[in-house]
Amino acid sequence: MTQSRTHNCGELRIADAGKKVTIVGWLENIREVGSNFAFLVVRDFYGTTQVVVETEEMMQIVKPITKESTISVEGTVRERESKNAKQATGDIEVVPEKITVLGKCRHSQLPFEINKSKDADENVRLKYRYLDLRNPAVKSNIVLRCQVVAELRRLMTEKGFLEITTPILTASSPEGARDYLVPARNHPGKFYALPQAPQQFKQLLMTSGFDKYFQIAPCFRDEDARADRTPGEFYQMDMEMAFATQNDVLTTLEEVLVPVFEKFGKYSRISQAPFRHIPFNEAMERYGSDKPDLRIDLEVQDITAEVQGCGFGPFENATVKAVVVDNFTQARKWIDKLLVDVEVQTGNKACWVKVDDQGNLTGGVSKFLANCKDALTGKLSLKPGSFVCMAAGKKLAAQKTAGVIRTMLGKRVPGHFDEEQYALCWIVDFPMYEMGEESGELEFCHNPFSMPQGGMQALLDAEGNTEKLLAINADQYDLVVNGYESASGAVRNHDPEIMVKAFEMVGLGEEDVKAKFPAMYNAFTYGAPPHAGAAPGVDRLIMLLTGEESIREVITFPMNKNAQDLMMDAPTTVSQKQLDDVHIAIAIKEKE
RNA sequence: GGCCCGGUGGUGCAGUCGGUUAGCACGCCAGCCUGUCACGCUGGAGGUCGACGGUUCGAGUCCGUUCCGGGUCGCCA
Repeated sequence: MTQSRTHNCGELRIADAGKKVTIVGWLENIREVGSNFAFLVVRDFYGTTQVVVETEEMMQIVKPITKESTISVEGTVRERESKNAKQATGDIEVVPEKITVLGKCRHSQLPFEINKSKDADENVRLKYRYLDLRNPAVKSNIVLRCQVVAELRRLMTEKGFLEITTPILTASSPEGARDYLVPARNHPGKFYALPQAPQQFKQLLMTSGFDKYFQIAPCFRDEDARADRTPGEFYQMDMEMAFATQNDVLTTLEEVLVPVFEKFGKYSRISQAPFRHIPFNEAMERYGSDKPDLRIDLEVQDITAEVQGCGFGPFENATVKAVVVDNFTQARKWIDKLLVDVEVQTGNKACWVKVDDQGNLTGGVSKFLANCKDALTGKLSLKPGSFVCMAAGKKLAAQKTAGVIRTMLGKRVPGHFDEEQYALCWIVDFPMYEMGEESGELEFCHNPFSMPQGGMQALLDAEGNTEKLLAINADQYDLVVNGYESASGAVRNHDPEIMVKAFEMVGLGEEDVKAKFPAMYNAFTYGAPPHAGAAPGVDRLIMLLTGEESIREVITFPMNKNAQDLMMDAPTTVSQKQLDDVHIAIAIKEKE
C-alpha cells in the first residue's frame, strides 16, 4: 500500500520547500512541454497542486495515466521557477519520486470537461452528477450549503431552540399539495404519506410544551417544478415558538438571517432589521406581486378610472394598471420583445404608448387613448420621453401582469435595478379568505391554521357578509428577498372554537376540522399555548446567497424538471413480488 | 394539461434564400516543443443534423406528426 497523504492539494506553500510529501487526488490535466518534461495538475477537495515531471522514466509512468484518474504522488516540494500568482499553491511544485494510480479513469472521453461542466447539457450533468460535482465551481455551492445549515443550527440552538425530528412516514393531509404516498404492507389498501411540511407535528410539539422548536426539515410535495422550485422534495428551516407573537417570530428570523446573509452572501449590502412591512394588498397594488423585488425602483399605478370611456375595448369595464418609465429610448423591436415575454410569462397581453416631444401620446395603442390623454398625463405625471406599459383584465390578473411588466422593465431599462444587494421585506396581513376562481365560493386564502385578526369577534361580525369576510386578515407573513418568497409563517389558530368558526365561514364545520386534523383539533382542546412560527426555505436561501438562478445548482443530487433522478434512474418499475407485498396492482390507462 | 423556446461529432455553438464534401471552438488520438499554468504548433479520428412522414430534381434548412429537454401558466393549504 502506498503511503497516506501528508498534505492536501491546497495547502503547500513556499515555506514547505524541501519537504518530502505525499499528495493524492484526481489528475486534472497534463501539460507536456517538450520531450520528457510535463506539468501535472493534481486536484483534491482542497485545491490543486502542480507536479513537474522531468525525467524519461517518470514520463513513461505518467503518459498512460488517463485524466481524472486518482493518483498518489510522493515527492519533494520545490520553489517554482516561474510562479503563478493566481493559484494558492502557485509558488511551489512537487517533484515526484513515485506516482501510483489509485483509481483508474477508464474513459479517455468524459461526458463533459470537468471544469466546464456548468456549460454542459443539464441532463448529462445530472446523469453524471458525481463528475459534475468534481468541478470546484459546482462543488462550492454544496459546501456553502453545508456551512449555512451549520450556521443556522448554531444560531437557532444559541437562541434556545431545540432541533426535534418529526416523522417522515405519516398521514396524508387532505388539503394543500398532492401527497407522495407510501403503501402500508401491514395494512392492505392503506397508505402513509410523506409530509408536505412538519406543520401539524410542530404545532403538537407546542401543545406539549416544547417552547421553541426548529428543524432542518425535508418536505415532500408532488407538484410540478419551476426554476426556483424542485419537484418532489426540498428543505425548510421549520421553526415554531410558544406564547409568541408575530413580532417574536419576525425578530427571531431577522436575528438569524441577517448574520447568514452577511457571512455567506454574494452581496455585502443587506436590508437591516427590522425589515420593511408591506401589507399584502399594498404589495399587490404597488408591485403587482406578493413577492416584490424591491431592488427595482418602478411601481405599478392604477389608471382604471382614467381610461374608462376612452373607447379602447380591452380597457372597458376592466381594471387597468400601468408602469411608467421616463426618458425611454428603446426601439420598437425592444418593445415588441417585452410584450411577447410578458405574454409568455403571464398569459396576458400588455400594451403601450410613448409620449413624444410635444407631450402627445404616440405608438402602441395611442390612437385609442387620445380622449384620455390629459387624464393619463396628470395621473401618471407623463413627460416627453415617458413610456407607459399597461395591462388590463380582472383586478388580480391586471395586477399580476403589471407586476411582471414592472420586473421586466426594471431589469431591462438601465438605471432602475440596483442589483447587488439583498432587499428583504415582510409581506404581512394576508387575507384570511378569497373567492375561489373556479368554485366562485369563499375559500381559505392560504392555510386554515392561521389566526384571523380580531379572533372570534371578527368572524362573528363578518358572518354572512362576504365582503366583510374577504376583508379579514390573518397574522400571516412571508419573507421576501429580491423577489423570492423565502419564508412563510403565521400566528396559528390555537383555539378549537375559533377554528370551527373559521371553517364554518367556508361552509365546513366541526366534523370537517376533526376529520381533517384530528390530532391537532383534539390536542388543542387540552390547553394549547398561543404560538407562531415560520419556515424559511433552505434551497432558496442558498440560491440567494450564491446568486444561482436554477435551484438545481444548490442541491447535491437534484431531480430534473419531470421529477426523475437520471443518475439513479428513479422512478423505476419494481418486481411483482414487491408489488404483491404492498398489495398494489398496476392499472395504467391507455392514452387516448 | 395549455403556451413559448430549444434538440447539429464527446461538450458548447454556427449553418444565409432549400443547392457541391455540414463549419468553428474545446475535448480525444498521433507527432513536435525544457517553465507551462485556458500552454503552444502540425496532423488525424469522430455526425443517421432527436425520430417518423411529407413537399421538392434536391431538406440540417420548408410543412405535418411525435419524442426529449428548459422556461412559463395551471398547480405549489
